[in-house]
Amino acid sequence: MAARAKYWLIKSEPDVFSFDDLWRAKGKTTPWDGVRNYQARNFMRDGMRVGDGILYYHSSCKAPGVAGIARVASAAYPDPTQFDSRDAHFDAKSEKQDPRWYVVDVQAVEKCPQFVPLERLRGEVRLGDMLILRRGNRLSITPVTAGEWGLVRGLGGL
DNA sequence: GCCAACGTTGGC
DNA sequence: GCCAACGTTGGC
Repeated sequence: MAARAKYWLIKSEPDVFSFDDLWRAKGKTTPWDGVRNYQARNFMRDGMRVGDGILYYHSSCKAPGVAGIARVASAAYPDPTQFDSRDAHFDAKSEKQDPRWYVVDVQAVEKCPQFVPLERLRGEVRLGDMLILRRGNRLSITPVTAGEWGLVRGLGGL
């Protein structure tokens, strides 16, 4: 049986919520809400454990890349936004007794002294298998191997 | 703004 | 269960 992933990469649009936004909340935790993809949900609900490492990646922006390190700060719990009809992530088909969507809380740990641009990730041969680098990948949460974790941290100056 | 890739929806 | 249509993502 494959070992459980202990490292993850999460994507965020920095215009919406950047690593610096998370960094400023240091000490506090932030619910990673609004995820509406079943595969990503399964990673949160069934894979993530408190203390797991997170590469915080900026996507859909001028400078895509890894900006910092975060950690999983809670077990998965039902995403409250799915039940809020005024919220953009409201899901009328989700029932409280059987919630469809989950969140985990995340917390900033380290800011990369050097931002790691996507281009730099692509330039590293040993990161060739990283899911984020695969053509057409759109998953907002992906598992990362221990090797990839160490390499990316190194590229970020950590 | 473009467009390829992908997930979801809904008709049948 | 199939699959075309549609909406979204995300790099460029």
